Amino acid sequence: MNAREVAAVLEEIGVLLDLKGENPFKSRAYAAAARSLEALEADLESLLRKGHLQKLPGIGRGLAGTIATLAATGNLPYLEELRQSVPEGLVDLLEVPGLGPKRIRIMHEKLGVDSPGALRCACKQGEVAKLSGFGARTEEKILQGLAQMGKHAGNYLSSEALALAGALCERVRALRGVCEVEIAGSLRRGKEVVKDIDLVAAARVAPGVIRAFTEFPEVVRVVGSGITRASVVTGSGIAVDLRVVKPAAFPFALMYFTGSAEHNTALRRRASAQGLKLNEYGLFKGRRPTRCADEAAVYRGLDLPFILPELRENLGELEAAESGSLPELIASEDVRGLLHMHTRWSDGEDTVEEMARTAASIGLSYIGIADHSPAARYANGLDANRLKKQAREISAVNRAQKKCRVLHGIEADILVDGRVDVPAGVDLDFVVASIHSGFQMGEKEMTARLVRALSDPRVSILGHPTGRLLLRREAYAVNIEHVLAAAAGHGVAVEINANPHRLDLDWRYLRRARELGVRFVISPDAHRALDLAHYSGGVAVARKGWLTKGDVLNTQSAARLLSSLRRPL
DNA sequence: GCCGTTTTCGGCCCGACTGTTTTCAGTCG
Repeated sequence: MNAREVAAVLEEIGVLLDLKGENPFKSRAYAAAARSLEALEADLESLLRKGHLQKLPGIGRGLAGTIATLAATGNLPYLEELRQSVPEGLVDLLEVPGLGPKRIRIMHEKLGVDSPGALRCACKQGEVAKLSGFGARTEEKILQGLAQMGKHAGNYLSSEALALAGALCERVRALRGVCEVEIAGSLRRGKEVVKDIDLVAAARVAPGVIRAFTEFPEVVRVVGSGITRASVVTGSGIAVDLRVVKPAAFPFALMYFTGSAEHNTALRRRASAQGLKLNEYGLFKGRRPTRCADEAAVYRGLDLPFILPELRENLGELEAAESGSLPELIASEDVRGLLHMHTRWSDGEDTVEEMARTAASIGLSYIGIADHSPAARYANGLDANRLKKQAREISAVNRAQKKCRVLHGIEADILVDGRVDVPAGVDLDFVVASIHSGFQMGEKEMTARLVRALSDPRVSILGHPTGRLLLRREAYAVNIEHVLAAAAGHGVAVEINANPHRLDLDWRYLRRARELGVRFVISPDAHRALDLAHYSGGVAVARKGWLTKGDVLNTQSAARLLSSLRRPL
């Protein structure tokens, strides 16, 4: 097993221990070790060989043994035992809002509840309300939670959430007594996909603000509301949290509610080590609060430079901040061009000319058209004949306008036998080789197919496997490693999909890519010119991934890169 | 189960909110 797979097992053990009602610190230890492994940059195998496993934070003698067993054999008797003793359905119940391991265990022991279905039955029969510590309100909330599980379990695109969050901010700002209001949470951290919206406001008197907020027209349901905080659900289904603090506490609250939880925990630990205490109300030395005008001042108080929200994941940013090596991040305005556009020639919705015009209007100096190859019949893929016609159209667009150079490529399927579906006899600027169904096959077959495909000298960019499956991290994780390794051996670039649905690229992969000398290209996989409006989501991906300004290509260097990647036939 | 320059035992981030209680446990972020 590799580090990520081992981490998943440790994570599962932690959850099972919770459900069994074991020492919560023990389960937390497993979760912490899993996180430590996930953040691992070095190779797990070499770490094991050198016996350096226990140097990782949160991994002691016991877990080092467990990890070694897992890495070597791929299974663990302890895990099997745990799985035997905890019904599978209990894990699903953790998804119900308001239910944690303790209550789930009580309902399992007293009522035999072992799945969401069984829980629904027990609630409807009024059994849950009879349990001590439970009541009618709790039962009702569980039923609501169960209903919501299916309905609003979804994630939301950051672009969607941002629009709503902005509108709500304006409303809050207009309320009496409000001095400041900001978007916090994962949305501020630039995540591509968010589960909810967090807003933080500063006001001298909070209750009036909270009440007004719960009465906004966007609000369809008030989940909870207190003196300083309210949680609501909006018409679009997105949950919104508002916290109101006193003006002096605003920077601390903004920082606290921006998170991530892991970043916060690390900061508080750091504060504690310096004899300070940090919470959402301030930074304290004993009982004395430290004055901070903004977030940067709070970081200064902890002897750190300001850390951009996009980096606050406790994946090495504190260490980077300490050693003065924080990366300079890409902003929207840094992006010069994007590759991999679809047009009406295959399954896109706009013409080449429209794509170019929109791209130019948002300041891009080049785009790459890459419609589907013939094998993608479902998407009206282009054969040699149509590709030649498309080439003439692109030339015409390039002659008619000089603002945005249009490059001509193709998104070619990697076929089951590993051949790349590029029609012969057409001169193309680049080829994106794309795996469309790579998830069902095993690791070995996948690698073989990739290696075969990449030995085709026409391939310049390796596209990511597309589709809903990419949202499942584990499937994606296996693939990105293969993709990088394969790309390294063949001098091709790897595509970073700018469509926020598509990718959750982690900075350690970018580091790995650097080590391997693999270049990335940013690509929106856009089907409509308007989709370009969403490309800030792509930049967010890049930012989270710590792409730096050096990774941005201008038109000349993009063309140079593409031609250098394309070896002579 | 991890961790330690006041500790090898006894801590483990912390505060708000909710619903159940009559002082608190569970959950969430």
